[in-house]
Amino acid sequence: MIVFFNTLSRKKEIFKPIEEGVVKMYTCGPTVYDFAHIGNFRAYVFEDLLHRFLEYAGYRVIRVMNITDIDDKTIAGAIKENVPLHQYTEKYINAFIQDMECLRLKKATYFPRATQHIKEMVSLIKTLLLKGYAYEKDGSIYFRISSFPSYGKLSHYDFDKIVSARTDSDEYEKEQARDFALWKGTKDEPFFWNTEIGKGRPGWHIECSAMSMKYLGETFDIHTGGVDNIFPHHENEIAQSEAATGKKFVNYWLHCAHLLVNGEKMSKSKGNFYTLRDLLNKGYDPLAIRYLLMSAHYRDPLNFSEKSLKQAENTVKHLHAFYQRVSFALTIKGEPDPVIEKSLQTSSNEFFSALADDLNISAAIASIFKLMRNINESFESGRLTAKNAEKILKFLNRINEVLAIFETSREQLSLDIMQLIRERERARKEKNYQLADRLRKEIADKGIFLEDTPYGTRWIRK
RNA sequence: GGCCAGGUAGCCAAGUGGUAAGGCAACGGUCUGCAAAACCGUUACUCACCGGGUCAAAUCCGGUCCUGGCCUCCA
Repeated sequence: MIVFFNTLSRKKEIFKPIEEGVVKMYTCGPTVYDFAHIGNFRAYVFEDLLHRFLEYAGYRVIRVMNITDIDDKTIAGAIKENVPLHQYTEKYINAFIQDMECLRLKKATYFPRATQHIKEMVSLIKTLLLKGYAYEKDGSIYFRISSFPSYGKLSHYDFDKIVSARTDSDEYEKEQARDFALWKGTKDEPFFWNTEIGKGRPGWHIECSAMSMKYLGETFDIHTGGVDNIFPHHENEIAQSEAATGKKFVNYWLHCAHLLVNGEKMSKSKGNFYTLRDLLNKGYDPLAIRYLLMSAHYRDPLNFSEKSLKQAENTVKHLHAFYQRVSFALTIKGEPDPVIEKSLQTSSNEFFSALADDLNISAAIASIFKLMRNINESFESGRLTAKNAEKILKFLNRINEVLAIFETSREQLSLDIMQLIRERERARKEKNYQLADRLRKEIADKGIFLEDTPYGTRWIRK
């Protein structure tokens, strides 16, 4: 049984997809006007964990991640650089894909771009106009919130009580201040589409409704994003989608908390952000970044610091060394240690049930560390054999499908390094430690660290 | 003003009625030619604060304080 905390009900609910064995999921993606910062990536890592866990649980996941390539900021950027919009956004789309790979974020099934779905948006807006949920004013089209009584059900805002903290200084004409733009009529802006509903460009929210419905249907299982998307973005999506179809839009809404830096939200507007590239340039391990972003529960705020990133680096290093140590045990003959068999089973159960409880990653990871301890003990006391190691590796590979923090590729060393290791082995046997240490240093300079164990010398990259 | 999170060891972080998981760091020990890793041991009589109730609370109830977020740019 899997439970998720649903923003809609503010409760943990048992997860049951519409179609058995299949999960249809929409994950809010980037607006490609700049490099994504690691605050953004916290959300993407959370979505990745969700995606991977659902597959681990046996579901086929059909996932959409939208690319917002038309909005005020992308337009401003393109104008500033005096290039076509698509040329401006292409750079950041490519960077985003690269960053995703770097953090081992699984690809969505579809990455639809807003600019390539104008037709679908126009059609949706036409439906809303036809049904009386939208109105046109001065070439722009707005959603009439007063026509949708359940507006506010996601954010749980009571609009009668809310005194807006901001004064409205909107350049567009609206019946009511809270009505939002479906279509922004264009007067002399450079980027626009000529459509049946006029000359202009889409509002921000409509793309997600149009594209999710196109790829996932009018009602689908999961929709995710950061908490700052709850209002207005997701609230508006619900309004326009449900108004248009008359059906429930999404069954489970999952939102992740913000990444903080020095106790404050990390955001572009505050300037207190790190991009992934910033951190990589400082020499940090991308897997440590992934681990750090993933290691706190998604609904809790996570305070980012380079200190915690260094801690994460050490943790990841240990995990990595552990994985290699187990690989090394594949050569040890003998009967399997029954303690390990049992420990694997326990760990496997704990891992799954932890994640099944609204992605309790801390408990899931703790179960892995407990297993590690047992295995190390077994290895230390000489009870661990290849028969255990095979099963352990199989298990680690399996959970790595969810966590993606182990480096599982069996790297082959180059022949010259192998040769150096052999030479050092010979020197050690001859008790020529000076030469042995010099060779170890030489090998270390090539990025390979050597460990001497009772079973022989083994190596670890880095 | 309305709404939502959170406050657990030096740091990160689980646990939401049965007597404080896990990680990082630190210190002591074992092993080792050295190194590293690993292993063993130590590190919260206590969970922001106050009060209540319970055989029993970090966990429930009432109140207070602090931090962050949302209230039409935002993951």
